[in-house]
Amino acid sequence: MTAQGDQLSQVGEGANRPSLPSGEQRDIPEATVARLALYLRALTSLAERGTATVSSDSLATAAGVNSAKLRKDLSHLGSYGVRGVGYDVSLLSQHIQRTLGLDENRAVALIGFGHLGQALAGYAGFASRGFRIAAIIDTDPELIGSRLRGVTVEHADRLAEVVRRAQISIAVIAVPAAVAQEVCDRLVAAGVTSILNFAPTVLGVPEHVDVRKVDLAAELQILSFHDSRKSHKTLSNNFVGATVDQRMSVVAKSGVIS
Amino acid sequence: MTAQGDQLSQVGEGANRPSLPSGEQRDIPEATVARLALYLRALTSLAERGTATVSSDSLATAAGVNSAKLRKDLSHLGSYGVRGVGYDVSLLSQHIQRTLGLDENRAVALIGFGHLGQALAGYAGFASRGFRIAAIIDTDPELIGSRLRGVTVEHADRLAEVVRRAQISIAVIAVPAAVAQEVCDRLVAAGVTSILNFAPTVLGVPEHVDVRKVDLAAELQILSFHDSRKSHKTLSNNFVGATVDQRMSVVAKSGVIS
DNA sequence: ACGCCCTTGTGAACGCGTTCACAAAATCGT
DNA sequence: ACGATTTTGTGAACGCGTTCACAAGGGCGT
Repeated sequence: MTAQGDQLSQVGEGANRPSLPSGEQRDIPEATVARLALYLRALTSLAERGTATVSSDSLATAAGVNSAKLRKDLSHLGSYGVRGVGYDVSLLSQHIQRTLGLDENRAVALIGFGHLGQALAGYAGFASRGFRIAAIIDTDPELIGSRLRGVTVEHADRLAEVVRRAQISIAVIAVPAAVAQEVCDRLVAAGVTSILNFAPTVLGVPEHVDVRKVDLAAELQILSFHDSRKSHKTLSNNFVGATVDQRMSVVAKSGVIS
Repeated sequence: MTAQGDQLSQVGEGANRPSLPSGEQRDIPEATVARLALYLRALTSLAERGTATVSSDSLATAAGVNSAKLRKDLSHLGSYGVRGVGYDVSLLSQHIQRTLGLDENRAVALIGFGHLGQALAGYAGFASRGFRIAAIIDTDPELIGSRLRGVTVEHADRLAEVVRRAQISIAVIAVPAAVAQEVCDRLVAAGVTSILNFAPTVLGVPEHVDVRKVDLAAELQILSFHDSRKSHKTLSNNFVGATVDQRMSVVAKSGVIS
């Protein structure tokens, strides 16, 4: 199986936009967008190691996908690879970053500063990947006023004000399920248009707002499903586990990624 | 909207759970499995509210999918709905739980007890949904020996021993990326066959092991992609004050959902 | 009993995404 | 200069999953 994150999230738009906005980039398939992040990480890792060019094949293994898929994905963004050689690591990396809109150093609001919120805030890949936590909100008096890397934790009452002033359009919800919808409504009212939701709830939002959710219980349950089936089988026929991609990665790569 | 999962599954033959007399749930599409968790949550919520039966239509809205999809999903597990009436809430709920293997109260190992690990451990939906944290592992001397709901935090050196003794087959990796592969290898060696990985790394595993990953940076980047495109299209209208219609739809939906 | 109305279950069409397989570039060695 | 070699980019086939639309089934009122 695959493995890697899946998710399909829903982008909430109802009416699609057949008409290209003011666009330069043509439509990139959703599945491809979801993988660009993986490629980007692999590329960053390669760059740190001083690699200048990389073939679709080795980049693919590093990212845990197969090479045909990788090439097709890159072709969607009008990639510039060189036949017989491969891709220029830093060039491709920049290209992907631009495509994902990461060159704008986007401001993100973090709502909920409990364990999960703090874990997210401390997540290294945050700042290093084009995101900046511009606001932190909670309701706990113990937390309010504390600072994290220059950002002060504000009370939920000031949510709208803070979000508006910092021109934040992306928010991460890391609050208990019971208050998630309320928080969401306030964020939307304050102008947030993209939400990453960690609370186990289906959020209702207007159609111009995008919600992606990360559902821990669901992930575990999916694992559980496969696991419970595995236990009824003999060792000789379990292909139930890893994907082809992963099998390849086992051979070629453990340790390569960092 | 949503899309989720990729994952190619292929469950080999269909010997089912021996304990089930009539169960012939074989070949459940991966996409369906991923949604069962959502249905289960919605059903639980309905049950708490005392609802006895529910139509595919309202269950679908509660879970955030459309009703045709829901019905097809349920049909894959040989569901027992009643035409003209709907589904029996508690019956369906039990059926899904069995299908996901949640009736076995599965033991899970949590590796890494930093902020993320603690957030996961404190996650309510954990115990309440068929999972039991049977072991917690870390390397920080400050943490080792502390207890959480009867489980003592053990040092990583004892990982194999602890995992083997508790017969754990599912583990959650919540450690820094740099050590994730090593932890993974040890888990596999100790007999773990299903892993939920929060570290931003591609894990190499043998083919009989299933890995799912939750990639925070990737999620944000996907949001960023859509968000950056939206801003081009909406330059002219600032939704800092969403229209009344939009707000109302928020209100209306939120009432329906939980 | 009977017919109306409601809701499920599903065959069929459709669309998206993955995989295959190969022709088109580009480099390198001789 | 040129052929051998490598690796990209992509048209085409395929397969999975979603959506549509409707027949089949079941309850309920009369």
